[in-house]
Amino acid sequence: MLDDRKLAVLRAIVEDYVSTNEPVGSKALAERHNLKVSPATVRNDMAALEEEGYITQPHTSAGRVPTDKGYRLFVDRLSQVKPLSGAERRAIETFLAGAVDLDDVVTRTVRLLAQLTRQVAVVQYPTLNRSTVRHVELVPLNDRRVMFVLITNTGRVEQRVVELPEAIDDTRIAHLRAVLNACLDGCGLSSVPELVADLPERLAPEDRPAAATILSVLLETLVERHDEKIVFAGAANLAGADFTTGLRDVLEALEEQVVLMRLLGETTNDTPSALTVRIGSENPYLRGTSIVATGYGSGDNQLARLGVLGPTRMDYPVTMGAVRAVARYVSQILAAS
Amino acid sequence: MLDDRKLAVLRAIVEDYVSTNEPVGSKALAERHNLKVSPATVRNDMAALEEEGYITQPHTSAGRVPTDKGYRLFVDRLSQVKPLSGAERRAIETFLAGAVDLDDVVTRTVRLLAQLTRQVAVVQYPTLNRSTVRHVELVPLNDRRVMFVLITNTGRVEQRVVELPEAIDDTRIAHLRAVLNACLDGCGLSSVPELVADLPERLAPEDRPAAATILSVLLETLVERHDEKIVFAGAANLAGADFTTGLRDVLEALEEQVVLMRLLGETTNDTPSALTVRIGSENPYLRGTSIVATGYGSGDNQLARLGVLGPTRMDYPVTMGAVRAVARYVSQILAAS
DNA sequence: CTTGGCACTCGGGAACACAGAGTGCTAGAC
DNA sequence: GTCTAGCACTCTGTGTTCCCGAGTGCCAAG
Repeated sequence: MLDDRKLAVLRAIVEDYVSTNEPVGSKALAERHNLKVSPATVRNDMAALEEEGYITQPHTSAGRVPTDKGYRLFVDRLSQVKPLSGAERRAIETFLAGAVDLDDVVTRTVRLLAQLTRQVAVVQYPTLNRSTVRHVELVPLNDRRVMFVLITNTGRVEQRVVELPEAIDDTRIAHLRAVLNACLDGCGLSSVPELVADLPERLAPEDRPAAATILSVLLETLVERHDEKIVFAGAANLAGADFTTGLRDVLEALEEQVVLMRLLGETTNDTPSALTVRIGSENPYLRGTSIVATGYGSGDNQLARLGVLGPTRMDYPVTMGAVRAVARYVSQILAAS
Repeated sequence: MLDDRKLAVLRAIVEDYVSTNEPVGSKALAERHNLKVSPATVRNDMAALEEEGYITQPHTSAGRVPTDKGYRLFVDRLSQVKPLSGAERRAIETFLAGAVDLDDVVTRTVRLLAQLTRQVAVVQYPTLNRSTVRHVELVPLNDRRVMFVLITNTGRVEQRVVELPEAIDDTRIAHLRAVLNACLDGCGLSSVPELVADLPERLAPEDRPAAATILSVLLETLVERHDEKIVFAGAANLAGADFTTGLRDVLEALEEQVVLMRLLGETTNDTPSALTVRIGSENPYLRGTSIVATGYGSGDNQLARLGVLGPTRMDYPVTMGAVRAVARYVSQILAAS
């Protein structure tokens, strides 16, 4: 049904349309790419491609434009991820290397990716899921309040102020801290709930109410912050592009963590480090946009996802190259720290 | 030069233009507001106002539009800050009351303000400047690396990983921690540099290199993070409005911390809790936008600034009311925690 | 299967007219 | 002196028409 030449025509259409943003006609196609056939032949092929739903024409007697299905075929079979230039690689490396803490890594990453792709970049904070507890700290604020700080091996810090049910002095706080650390140090966050389940019973009776309160806050922190935080950058890059769905919708989605999360996609599939590309209507919300995303994290310990969001008419090979490269470098940085 | 009626005309022009987004003519003006004079009289007044530079006409034979100078006069003399409705007040209170930590307070505040004003809201994180040290924590990661955590009385937490020049064991870390805390606990951040100046000399010689490294990171943290962090929300509200300067420029400015900082204005003036309004060309960058901002913080301990950014054609009384109210509630929340 | 030719179809831009809103000015009324 | 009514004038925005050209689909010939 689709011989090699038809595929070549489709590829040419996608490439031309992406670079010119104008429907591409048979004549221009036959000229610019050396297809070695006449425009008429190209027209026949285009008619076939349109029949199959890979391309469409905005109005009669305009050139053709790829459909979502056309982009899909292009991404899956007709294109290769384009590696970055040496200069770009070095720029990434030096830019990310300057980060001082986890927040900084994430902020730099998202900006870098936005600048590199000239699209909107989205980065999910590393989830607590596979992290391990590095340290638990209890800081007495006054006799009824304690600040609870949880530090993980990924450099993430969570803090909460806990209101205690009754006054408690510093030595008992210190005792609690020691017990907590002895119990949790180095343990995976997902195993924390089991580990602390019987903790109050192992304490002196007078410490139990305070311990129970602190533990409930601890568990709450683990649940609530679970892969929730997402940041984006490069919204200015949206200004030029035109979306079928309004610009407003896109901006709203970007500020809605939940939607953004859904868009980035679940990392639970078999090969989380593979590039995911969702094109136009394949997206749950925001039909008019495409998303290129991938998991990142140190080694096989997959932590979270990052990617870019842009118009369906996007340079997929370049974008995929940038996303993949940035994900690798960030993973490297995180593994080192 | 400007009698009462001319001022009333100016006020009417601003109000009408803000609500309709169309140049307002003499006839409509005389009708809608009961000025009790004929359109011809209004026209004479408008001519005078234009002469003085308060209004202008986009083209001959279109209605008049306020100039920046016109808005300025309106804000300064012709309008009153509009208080919020009871329902709005309650909504603010309940929404902010649910915050669990400082991050959460800031995030909720910026979203609330964006929703309330239907503009872009901008909130600066409370500066470390007037905060005091609540606790310093050193967590050994391995024998050459320590995580350094600084907790302030405003609930802010700063952390850094420090590479030590030489291996150091846990007991020495604990000693350093105790010394640091004894030295700094409860002190204002601005006085930290003096307090730690001679600290290494008071330690055992073998601890000095490690201490010096940690202290340099501590000082660096204080300087770098100094009122740097700013967040915004409500970018989607820009989608409708049209700016003289492109939408792209506004979005770029929003992602540029430094520019945003300049726009929010310095809090160093005499009465930081007063509302600041910068209209159009009064802004350092971004000529086409207006900014309504104010300081917030607990009591006379001014912490940082927040505000909204929108088109010059903005409902100033309502916006100012919302900004003022939110600032007050946030201050209250921060004082309580 | 490919190619050249040809009639057909639209979209988009240029030219044009026109209605309507708004103004400035002048002369008269209070 | 101040306000009002009337009037001529000047625009912009819109709707209409027209035409060019790009691009197509189809057909017949190579």
